[in-house]
Amino acid sequence: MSEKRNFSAKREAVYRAISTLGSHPSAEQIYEYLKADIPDLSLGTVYRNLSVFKQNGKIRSVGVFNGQERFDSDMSAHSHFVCERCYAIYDIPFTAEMLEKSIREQIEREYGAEVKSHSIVFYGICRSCKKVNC
Amino acid sequence: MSEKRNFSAKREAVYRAISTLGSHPSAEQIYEYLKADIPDLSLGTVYRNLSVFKQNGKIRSVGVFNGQERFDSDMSAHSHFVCERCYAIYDIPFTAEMLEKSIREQIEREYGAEVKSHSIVFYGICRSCKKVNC
DNA sequence: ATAAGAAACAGGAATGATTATTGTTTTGGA
DNA sequence: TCCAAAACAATAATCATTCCTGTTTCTTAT
Repeated sequence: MSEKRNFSAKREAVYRAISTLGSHPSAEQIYEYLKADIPDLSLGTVYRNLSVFKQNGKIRSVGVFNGQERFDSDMSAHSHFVCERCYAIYDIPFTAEMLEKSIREQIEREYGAEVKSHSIVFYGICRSCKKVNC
Repeated sequence: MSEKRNFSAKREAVYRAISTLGSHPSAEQIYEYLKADIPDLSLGTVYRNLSVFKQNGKIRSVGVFNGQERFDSDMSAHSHFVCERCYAIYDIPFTAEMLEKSIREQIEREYGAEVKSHSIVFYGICRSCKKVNC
């Protein structure tokens, strides 16, 4: 009842493309993928809807790699592996609680990848911004 | 002995600026900071040297936030907290091994920040790229 | 059903961070 | 000192993303 409807077919197509593609696509990749079925789709529409979904908490950004922002519709707790060469992004079903024991070895064994480094970033509102209270 | 010398005063200035500033600066911020002392410094020189340092493993990228890449000269294992409002970046002296117990509460208590989410990303070379072996 | 207002859209221009290019200056070794 | 390589300034070019304008589609109340 309290669910707001998505009014637009194109908006829903953008959302579905992310999970269908499953490859943590960029805006451009989503656009290219959908253009086949929706010839009058515009890249601006993809960008606009991506930012709508981000604000809704329906998708999240995995980060910017090789100059392009990459998106994920899977909001469950999981990590990612980013290939530094081809910028493929793989889901890693590890959560923070499971990280303590030899993550690298596990990832390398299960994904055949060579982990060179990892980054842990927290997002939120810092102390000084909380003071401003806008 | 095997240490390669930095041939350029400007190159060294760029490196020192990152640790002096300590705020995980962007290329632009480094440039603005140095321009006072080095009026004939060019932004291109900052970018060029940043990529040299990245390849050398002397600095690392914390990520791209608000469209700008942010850099860190502290190569030791630690995490970061990114303010979603002002894009300040704070060092978090937690490593992966310490993550399992109530990270959020600890960060909130010690930094007065409100942690809304976190992201864990691994970097390396994926299985299919390793096959190509270039 | 339909008119009015709101939301969504396409197309294209604008922005802005980063990268590439070109010609010049500096550097360190022969 | 001289030469080749590295570094540089200045500026043009890229390219992902955002913004703008006018148009279309949707929603709701009449």
